[in-house]
Amino acid sequence: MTNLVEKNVPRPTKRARLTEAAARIVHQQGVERTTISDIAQAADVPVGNVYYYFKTKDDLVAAAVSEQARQLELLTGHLNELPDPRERLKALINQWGAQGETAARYGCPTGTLAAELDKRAEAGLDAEVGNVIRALLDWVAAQFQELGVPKPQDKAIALVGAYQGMSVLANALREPDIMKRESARLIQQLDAIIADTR
Amino acid sequence: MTNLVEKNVPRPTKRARLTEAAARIVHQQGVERTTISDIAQAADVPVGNVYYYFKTKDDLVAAAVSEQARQLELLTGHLNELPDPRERLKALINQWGAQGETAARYGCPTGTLAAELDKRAEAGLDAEVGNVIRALLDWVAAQFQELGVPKPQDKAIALVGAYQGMSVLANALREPDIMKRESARLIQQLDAIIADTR
DNA sequence: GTCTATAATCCGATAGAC
DNA sequence: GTCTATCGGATTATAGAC
Repeated sequence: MTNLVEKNVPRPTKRARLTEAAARIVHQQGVERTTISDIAQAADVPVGNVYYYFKTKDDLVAAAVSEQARQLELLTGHLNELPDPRERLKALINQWGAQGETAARYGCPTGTLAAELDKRAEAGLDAEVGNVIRALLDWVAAQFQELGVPKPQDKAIALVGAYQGMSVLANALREPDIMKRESARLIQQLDAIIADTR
Repeated sequence: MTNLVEKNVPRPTKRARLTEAAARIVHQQGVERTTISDIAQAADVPVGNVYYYFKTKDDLVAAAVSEQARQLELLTGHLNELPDPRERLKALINQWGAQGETAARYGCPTGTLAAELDKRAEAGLDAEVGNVIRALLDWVAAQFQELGVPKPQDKAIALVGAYQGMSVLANALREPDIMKRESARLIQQLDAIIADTR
């Protein structure tokens, strides 16, 4: 992870704009089809100037990954304010259902990025996306743990896996409804699991 | 779909080799990172000669998609020889578990290809991969239907979705075990669904 | 039908003026 | 710090000899 802020030097706005644009455009177009110029345009930064903030294209992709990590932390931080882990999980699933249109068009941001980076021979970036997914899995497992559900980690894999799977199908078939129907089913399944442990 | 075989003209071996190589290399490297030269080398065909068989790179990608459709037909054709739809579904799931190493390294061939093609602006190829996934969904739904399970299409989406999801996770985390554990769980779940309807 | 040489293009990256 | 002009490499595609 790069050191973004030196002592007493305010974080430049352009870097933040480029990071946000990188995450958005890469989600929509994929890593390989996205050019530096695409991201520069979206961030309203002159093309050549990008290299002042990011030495290589891979640095920009790394920024997109860390942006996803940041957004996940924001989400879980928000969910943690709910008192009941059961409500936290339901809110997460509802969030997935609400993102249906985007997922049907471009897939899950993290899942599709991981799929693309994992096809590279060089290691590095793929591991970082893996960590984002692992963070989500760990958070979900912690909720199951708190609920006293047996095998919380396996339950987390099943739940997050179901989300990734419905994203792939909704995307491949271009059917946003799949996200809604499947997330409704996941909530029912969640209730069944919890009822089972009591 | 291109007309591969004209009357009395035997199918050239090179085209078949290129098609197979396209499917394999694209699965491993992704569409964008795969060059014509990569495929030509893998098929042992001189680079410039490729254009005699496929006018553009997209034609080669289309060939990779149709190769996947062909392999799916081979698989379901084989599974259809089993008398019991329950056994057919179990054999399918076991097949998924057996592919664990490959899925952990490169993801599901169809799922990752769909994710990549769906990020393109132009329509065409993405719809064709969508049809491959739809064919799998339809076959699975037909098995559930034959078993008298309620809402067979929803059950098919849940099952195929679970497979896509576990492929994404196994790939992102580089853990082949996920494929084995999850496919074992899916078989248990299948038994529960069938027991439920009797 | 097969293959080589090369044209045309695109894109990541740099040099250097301001 | 900001921006323009441009280089160099990679890759798709074609022209044309065999």
